[in-house]
Amino acid sequence: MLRIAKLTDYATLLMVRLARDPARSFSAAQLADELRIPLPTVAKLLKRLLQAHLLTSVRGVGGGYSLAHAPRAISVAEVVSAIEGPVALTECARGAGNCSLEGGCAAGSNWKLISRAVRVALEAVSLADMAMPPLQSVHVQALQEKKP
Amino acid sequence: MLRIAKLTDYATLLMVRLARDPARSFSAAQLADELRIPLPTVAKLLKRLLQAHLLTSVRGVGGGYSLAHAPRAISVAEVVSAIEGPVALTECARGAGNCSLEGGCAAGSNWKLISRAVRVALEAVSLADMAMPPLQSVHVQALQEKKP
DNA sequence: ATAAATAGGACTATATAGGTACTGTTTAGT
DNA sequence: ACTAAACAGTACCTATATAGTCCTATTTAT
Ligand code: FES
Ligand code: FES
Repeated sequence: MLRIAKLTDYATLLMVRLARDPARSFSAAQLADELRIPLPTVAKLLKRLLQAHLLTSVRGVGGGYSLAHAPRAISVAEVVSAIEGPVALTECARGAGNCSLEGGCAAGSNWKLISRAVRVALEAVSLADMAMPPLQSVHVQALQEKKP
Repeated sequence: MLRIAKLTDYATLLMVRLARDPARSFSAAQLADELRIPLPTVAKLLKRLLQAHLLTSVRGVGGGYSLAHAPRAISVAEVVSAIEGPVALTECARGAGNCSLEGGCAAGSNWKLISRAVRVALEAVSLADMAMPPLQSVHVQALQEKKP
């Protein structure tokens, strides 16, 4: 399905929560408890987000996670990429040799462009936007009125 | 992953092929042979596309499939929807009760807007566009230059 | 009558996502 | 120094949904 993974959904919830208090530091247990997500899953996701350099961590007693950048500076696209890899709608849009029939296929290059459009849509929304619904970002507004 | 299903990829290939000769009628076997896709899979996809009213069929000897509308009038979004259901990035963006934590979640309504943006991006590209690479559609052009 | 072709559905095998567990490392407090 | 809190890394299992196949019925030109 053309749908983000459930884990990605969770990850954005985590990031949005952190974005509400960018100064504070949260432990994995705190977040799991507050958002009602199983702790092991939360821990796993936080690790992946850390490796993507979207979070900073402090170890030991009293440690925890916090955002690596300002909420405004982190896009939804980055969160999605961190969890499920680069946004590419088709196999062939990501690299060579992935798609079965690269030779005889006319649609390949077009899928690349469509993927880019989707990526841009996700890049246009920041965590700061997500933290305060309903979303009023001008970027997204613009994306709405594309249909003639 | 934020990726269309492989079957959807195949389906677009089929539709693009049909779009090149909108007048002609193709049998499932012809398409399978020409595109190098297993026949049973092709047959299955064509059935689904038919049920979505994107194709018309003629049974019996000499029968086959052809587009139900002009290539310009069928969007990629319609093909995607026919194969894998409506475009909704999150569970909750589709209907109520699907997402685990609708109550305490702030991001829900924003995901709906993002889904819409993606949907619009897919609606902006027609089969006629896909049939002639590289894609020069003004709609897609516009979607490219969203990033400031 | 026969063969070509679609219509519809049921079934299985497999890849992937989702979730869990275990072990190691760092650090604050006592 | 010792202990407990918390992150770091890895490896593994399981449930689910995708991809793919098969079978049977119906329609129609020759
Ligand atoms: S090369 Fe991948 S769909 Fe055409
Ligand atoms: S309600 Fe589904 S992600 Fe928030």
